[in-house]
Amino acid sequence: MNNGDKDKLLRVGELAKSVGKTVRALHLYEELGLLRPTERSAGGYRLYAAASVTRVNWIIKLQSMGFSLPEIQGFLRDWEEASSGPSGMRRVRDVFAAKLAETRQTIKQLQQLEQNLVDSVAYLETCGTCEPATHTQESCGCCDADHKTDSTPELVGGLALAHPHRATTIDVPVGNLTER
Amino acid sequence: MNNGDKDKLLRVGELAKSVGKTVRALHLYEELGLLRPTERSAGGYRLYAAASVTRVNWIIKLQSMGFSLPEIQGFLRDWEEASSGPSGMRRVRDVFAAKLAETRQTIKQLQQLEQNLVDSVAYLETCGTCEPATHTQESCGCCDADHKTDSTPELVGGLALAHPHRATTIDVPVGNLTER
DNA sequence: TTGCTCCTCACGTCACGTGAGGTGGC
DNA sequence: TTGCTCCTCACGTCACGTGAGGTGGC
Repeated sequence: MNNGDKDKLLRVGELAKSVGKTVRALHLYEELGLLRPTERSAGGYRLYAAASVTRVNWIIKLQSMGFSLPEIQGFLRDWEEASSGPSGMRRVRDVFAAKLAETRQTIKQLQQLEQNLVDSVAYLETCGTCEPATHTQESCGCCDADHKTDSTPELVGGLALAHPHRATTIDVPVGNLTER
Repeated sequence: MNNGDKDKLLRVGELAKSVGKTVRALHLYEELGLLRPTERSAGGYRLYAAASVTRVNWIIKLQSMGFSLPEIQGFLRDWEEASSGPSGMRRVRDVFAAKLAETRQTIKQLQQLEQNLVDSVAYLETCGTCEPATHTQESCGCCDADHKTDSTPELVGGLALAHPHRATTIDVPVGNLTER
């Protein structure tokens, strides 16, 4: 059962390379109880079976779904503590269903952002041909060039406000300002 | 110019409430040079003009686009250092165009994930009616129930691997393992 | 012995959260 | 004086990154 083919065990660096994570990340997963080497060599080297690759990829998948590592911990705990297979599966299903709704929300938000960016880029394209090409940024906020659109996109409009918040040149030491 | 209507200035808590950020966050933006109160009261209270609301909302917008606060710093620097309005606009456009491509990538990934979740949830639905309802989780990985699909979804398959990595019960002190 | 990989601390980063202990302002 | 808001440290969180100083293994 636990004899033979030890030559197939991976060292942490090899495991890291094959899943695209750093050694540090794998150490972290171990600290959190998410991953565990099958064995340690005489010198203390971590040695992993091939299944660990699948395991880490599964962790990565959950992370990409927006689960934090502590959440993944709880997820495993839930699963292991479930009284039976079907009841465990129900809990897992609920978590996934919730994440599905969340994901759809996120997609919608990103699509809004996408449109926002498209508009902003289109608006900024028209600045490229602006004459006189040497006019200052301050005048950009309120230019009267034809930008082929009615309203300034929010993302561009914010830039005009950049200045009121800056220091004049260098912070002037307090006092001596009202030199009468 | 800078007289009158002081009663319109906001305290930091009011500003925070109106943009949906915490006071701590606004302090941080100030530390990073992204925000600055118009004035301080005699007692040291930060006082903001109404434009700060627009300003913070703009920061939030950039954050939601995936810019980090240090990136937003650089963004402002770029803009302010640009030799002219049109050249500044060109730089901004390039950054936005890059972010647009990134956003589209992200959307695609999330849509893949969405499909993944839909499949997994559908698969798990079929577990609800599984009989015998008391069988253990270990047998879930390799059950022969009809899940109406050929392959086990990756998100579900990973669960079966949960166990090989767990401690047996309590960590056994080293040695004494090979009791011959 | 050299070179590569590994080991365990332990501090740094990012965008805040969360008190601690003290004070302004009505 | 009470209550609310504010102030400045300063440490905690999350998922690692990045050395420091030391050792295994071929």
